[in-house]
Amino acid sequence: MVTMQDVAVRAGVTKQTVSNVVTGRVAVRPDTAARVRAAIADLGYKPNLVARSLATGTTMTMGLIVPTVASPFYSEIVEEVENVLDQHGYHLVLCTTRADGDRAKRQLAGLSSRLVDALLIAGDRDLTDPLALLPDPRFPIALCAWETQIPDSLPVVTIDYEHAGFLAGKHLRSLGHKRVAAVVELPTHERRLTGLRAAFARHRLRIGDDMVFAPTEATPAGGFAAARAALAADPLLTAIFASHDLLALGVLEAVKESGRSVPGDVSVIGFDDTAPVALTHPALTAVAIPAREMAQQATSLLLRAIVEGAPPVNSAQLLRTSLVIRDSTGPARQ
Amino acid sequence: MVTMQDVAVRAGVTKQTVSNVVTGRVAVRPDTAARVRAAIADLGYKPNLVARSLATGTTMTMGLIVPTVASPFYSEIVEEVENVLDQHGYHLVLCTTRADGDRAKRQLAGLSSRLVDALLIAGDRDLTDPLALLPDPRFPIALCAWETQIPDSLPVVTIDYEHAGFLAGKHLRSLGHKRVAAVVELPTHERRLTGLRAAFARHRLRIGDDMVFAPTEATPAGGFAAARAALAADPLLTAIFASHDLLALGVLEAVKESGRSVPGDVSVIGFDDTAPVALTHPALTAVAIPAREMAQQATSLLLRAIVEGAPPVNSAQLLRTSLVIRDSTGPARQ
DNA sequence: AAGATTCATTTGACCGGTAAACAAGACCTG
DNA sequence: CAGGTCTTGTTTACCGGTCAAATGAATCTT
Repeated sequence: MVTMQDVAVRAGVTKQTVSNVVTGRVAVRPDTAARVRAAIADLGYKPNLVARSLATGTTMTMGLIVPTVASPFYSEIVEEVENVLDQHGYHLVLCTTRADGDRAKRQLAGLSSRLVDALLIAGDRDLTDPLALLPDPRFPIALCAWETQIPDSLPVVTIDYEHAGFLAGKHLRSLGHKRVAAVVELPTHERRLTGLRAAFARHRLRIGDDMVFAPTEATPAGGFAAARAALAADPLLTAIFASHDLLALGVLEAVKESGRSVPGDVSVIGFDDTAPVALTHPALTAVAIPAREMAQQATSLLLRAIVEGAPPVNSAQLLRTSLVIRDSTGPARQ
Repeated sequence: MVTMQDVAVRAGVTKQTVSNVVTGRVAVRPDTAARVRAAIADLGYKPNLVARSLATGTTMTMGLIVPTVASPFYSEIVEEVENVLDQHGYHLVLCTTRADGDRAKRQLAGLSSRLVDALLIAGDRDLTDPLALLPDPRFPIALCAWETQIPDSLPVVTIDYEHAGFLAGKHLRSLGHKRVAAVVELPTHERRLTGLRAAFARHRLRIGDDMVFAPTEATPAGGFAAARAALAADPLLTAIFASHDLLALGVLEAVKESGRSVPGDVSVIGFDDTAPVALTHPALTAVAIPAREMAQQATSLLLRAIVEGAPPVNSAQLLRTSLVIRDSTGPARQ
């Protein structure tokens, strides 16, 4: 590996002068700079980022922890984070936890050892406890798309999940639905369910626990099986709420497979509004979660915290959610 | 930040002894080790990985460059790479290029500056040129899911894309299809098309350029539009080949929207066989690409190269592809 | 009991940069 | 022309670890 010293010798200057040319932090006389640049080109010198990191105490790298990237929701978040980082010359260290608490803990420990300048944790309940283990309170961390109780002392960019669930319920209620089932990943999506129930409670309607179905896996297949169980439990139900899009895809199929039409016989409403759901048949109505926006804001927040040297302000920032009404919901069959 | 020196003072030993305890490389007397460990716990010491990297010349980090993560194919690759890395205590630096050559070049430059110990590049044609710029020929790089001409001098784990396309064509031919259209992302998926055509050529059938439709975007929406165009161009076609799953999803919808049935009127065959396509209606027949396996092998290959200190052997490793026949293909309508 | 081994710890150099204080000459300025 | 300011580049120290060789004490030989 060719080092700065090699370049310096070749250009007949000191290491430091080379450093000045490379970083541009200190002025260097044009002809000297040219000599140095020539030497750099000749030798094919590339600064060693690790050495620079050690000297400056900053790695130009941010860590991101997500439960998985194999879901449209989180892959959108990853993309957006990487986008923002790239614009600022930062690199991304990605960790996925796969609903494995130990793994999550390990990741956290690894990243906090000054390998990254900041850490963004997206929607992973497994990490609530380990967060307390963090040695340095000044280390910038932020949470994104956080759903369960928000640890105070950490900034969060998320939405009001309960309200989002409420929006879904309100929509179904306004269409006259009374007998509905909910396919909900529990306990992760508890709040979405609470919101849904609240909307029905306003009209003195209850969604009993017997009409809540937890899928065995967070995939369309899981949603499919859960919806089938729901239809068996109450053949007369007129709507099914799915606590996230992937489940909704399966629900849609299960309803159709049972010979019922969507939305004629049964309305289906999803949650997240990721890209693929606009293309189902019928197109899925869903509560839209601004995933990219959340990711972008959380990332910017951390970048700001890094340059300012201060830990990010401990604030919860709630983004707006909205309902995207497409073709999978309609008036309740009488 | 508490350093090794701080721990050393507290435990009444030298920095080096602390290092020995932490790394376990050199034996330390049990009671001293205990004292050191106590000091570590008291002070909450965490080794500075950057400093360690500088000293050892190894970062325990691997770079991965993919075109995007917002596609089931690449997100599977990312997941699998991260899996393998995690098992070996490595971290993942993720870069996405978004079909942006400049960005790709920038990423490559950044990563090659000793920030990562090895680099895995998955299916990105934009990076063929910049690869030549790499300063150190001993730097471990491998390609994965590489489709276009394979740069010699670099190890590759991929499949025979032409053969995979051939499998699709053979299947359609065996079902009696003669008039077919291809929805192909070009020039990226040129080889898949070549293989498809080869299968038809065996029976003296040609798929003319007028029956090849390039989508404007690599999404279901793109596939939808392209398939619609195909059906307009030849209303009597009996099968459509899609060069990747996302397109196939759109193709499926377009065919159904036109009032035709799948596979009764038109067969649809996809490419990649990512998780979501097993759940379409009808379930999609597709050429299966072993994405996870490719990722796993390529990653292992690089990890081996790192520990052996030698650049990975320059070998092209071709994994087997297979056809997964589901319900979207059937005998050609007469 | 003196020399040879072993084990545990320490010493000093080094990884490849950056930061800040410092020196030397050119340029003002009164 | 003495003294101060600007430029430009050099010196010295440091970031926080690891490595290999050196030291010292304890144990084993014979």
